[in-house]
Amino acid sequence: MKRNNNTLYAILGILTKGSQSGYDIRKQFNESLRYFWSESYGQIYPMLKEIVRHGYAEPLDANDPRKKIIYQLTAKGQAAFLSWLTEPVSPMNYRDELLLRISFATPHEDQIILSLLEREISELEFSLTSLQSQEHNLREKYQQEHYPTWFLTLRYGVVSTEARIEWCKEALHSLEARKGNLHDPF
Amino acid sequence: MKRNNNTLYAILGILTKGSQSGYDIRKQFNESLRYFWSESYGQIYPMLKEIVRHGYAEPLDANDPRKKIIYQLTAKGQAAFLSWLTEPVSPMNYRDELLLRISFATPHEDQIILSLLEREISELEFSLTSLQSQEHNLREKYQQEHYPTWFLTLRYGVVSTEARIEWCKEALHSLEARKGNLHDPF
DNA sequence: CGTTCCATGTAAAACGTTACATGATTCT
DNA sequence: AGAATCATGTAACGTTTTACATGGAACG
Repeated sequence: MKRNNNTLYAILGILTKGSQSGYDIRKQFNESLRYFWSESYGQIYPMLKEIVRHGYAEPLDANDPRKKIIYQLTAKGQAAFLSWLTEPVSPMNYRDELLLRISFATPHEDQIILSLLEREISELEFSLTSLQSQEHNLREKYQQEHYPTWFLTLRYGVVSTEARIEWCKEALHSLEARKGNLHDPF
Repeated sequence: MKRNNNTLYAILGILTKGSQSGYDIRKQFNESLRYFWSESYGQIYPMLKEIVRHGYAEPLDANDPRKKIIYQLTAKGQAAFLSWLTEPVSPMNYRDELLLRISFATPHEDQIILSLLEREISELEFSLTSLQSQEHNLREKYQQEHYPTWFLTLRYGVVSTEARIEWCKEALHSLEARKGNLHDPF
C-alpha cells in the first residue's frame, strides 16, 4: 500500500550533494529547498534509520563531541536515487486555500475577497523581491558560464510568483469593476 | 493541537451552494474544484457526521430509495463558513516533485531532466486546452454581464498553466544549450 | 443479465507536524 | 552567566489516501 515515498528520495537527493547529518538535512529543506519542498524532524530522523536499514547510506564513524551523526550515501543509495530521478513524476496534488475561498464567494463577499487578494499581493511581492535578488546574485556569480541545474528552480520561483501577482491584480480589478454595481443574479 | 480543518470548511463551502449528499460533494471536488482542491470519501463521510454533530448542517428527511442523505447548511454553519472566509489564508505548503528533482540533478542527468520536462509540457498543454475551452464557453455565456466570482479560479488555471509551460520551455532550451558542452565544474 | 453508476461507510496504513525532552557548544 | 544555536530523537496528534464491504438503480 506504499505511496510515493518522496521523503526517502528527497533525503537521498540531499545526500548526493555530500555527507551530512539529520540536522544539516533539515536546514537544507528550510533554506534552499523551502520554496518547493520541506520535511520536519519527525520525518527526517526516523527516515534516516530506515535509510541505513536498507543500506542506502551509512553513518560515518562518529567521534563528534556533539554526537553529530554524518550519513554517507552508498552505491546502492546512489542507484536508488538515480532510478527515482528517471521515473515519471507523480501527479501533483495541489491545494490552494485562496482559490478555494474565491470559488465559494458570491458578490456579497467581494469586500472579503478584495482584502484577501491585497494581502496575498503584498506577501508575494515581498517574496518576489528576495527571489529576484538571489537571481541577480547568481547571474553575477556565473556571468558567461553555464548556471547550475538548480538555477532553474529559482527561475521558476520568479516566474510563477510574477504570474500569480499578475493574476491577483487582474482579479482585484475585475472585482472592483463591479463595485456598487450589484443587481446580482445570485 | 487542531490544525487547519480545511476539510470542514471546504465541505461547508460546497453546502452553501445547495443541499446535497456526500456523494455529490465528492463529485464537486473531483470536477469543478479538482484543479485546486480535493477530498476523498475517507475524509468526507466522517466529516459530515462531525458537521451534523456540531450543528453546522442537518440531514434532510431521508425517504430516498437509495438511502441518499441530503445535508442542508444551518444558520450556524453559514456563520462558521463566513467567519472562515474572512480569516487570512494560512501559508500554503507547496510541494513540487519536478522542481525537487531538478534541484538535485547535475549536468550528467541532463537527459533525464529533458525527458521529464518534455512530458510535463505535453501534460500541461493538454490541460491548458481544456481550461481555455472552458474559459471560452464562459465568456460566450456571460457576454457583457459580470462573470461569477469563481470565474477567477478558472482564469488562474489558465495563467498559471501558461506560465509553467513557458518556464518548462525556457528550462528545456537552457539545458539544450549546454549539450555536448560538458567541461562541467561539478 | 451484466456493466456502470449511485450511494454510504469503515479500517488500515501512510504521511506529516508539533510539542516536548535532553544536553552540549558557541557567542556575547 | 545567559542566550542562541547545534544536535538527536520520540510521542502524540492530525491529515489523507487506499482498499474493502455492501447493496440498489439505471442502462443497453
